[in-house]
Amino acid sequence: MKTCKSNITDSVSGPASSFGLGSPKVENTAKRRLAANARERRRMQGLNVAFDRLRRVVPQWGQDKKLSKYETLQMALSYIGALNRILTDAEKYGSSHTDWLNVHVEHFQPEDFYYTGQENPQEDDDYNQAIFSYTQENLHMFNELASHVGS
DNA sequence: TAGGCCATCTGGTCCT
DNA sequence: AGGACCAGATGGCCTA
Repeated sequence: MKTCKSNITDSVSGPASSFGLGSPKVENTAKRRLAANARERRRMQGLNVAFDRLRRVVPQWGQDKKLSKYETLQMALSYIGALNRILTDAEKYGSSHTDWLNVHVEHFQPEDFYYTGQENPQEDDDYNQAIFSYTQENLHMFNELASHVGS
């Protein structure tokens, strides 16, 4: 994607460019700015690597389009909540009993899965619906996943 | 073409 | 002092 890459090589605005180069102090300031820019790029790249890892772990619901960062976080939150619920119910039904899993597979509903973390879920309704427009039609994927967990 | 998403730059703040 | 982290601003790419 990125196109601001022309800047990478690197132009520094502010004191250095405004007042011209020459004085050691100005040069030092410019140098530190460039170093800070590079560090920030590396930091953000690290963050993006982490997001990519998370995307690979979180259900994609058959989406060919890559989840945005915000969607990835929301999905991770939902996914953790759903897995947590399965584990909780597993304890309830007893670990040697496999019916607990069937209960989930048969009665699992999108509204059980989707969790926004909002104190007031209404606030995020529009976005929830947007997300669910594809999560609902691919709900069976989660059930398949659940069946693997239980096998 | 507008809107969403993203990478990058930048200055501020906090911490070591 | 210098690094890490953060949020705002900016501008490019992509899609509906």
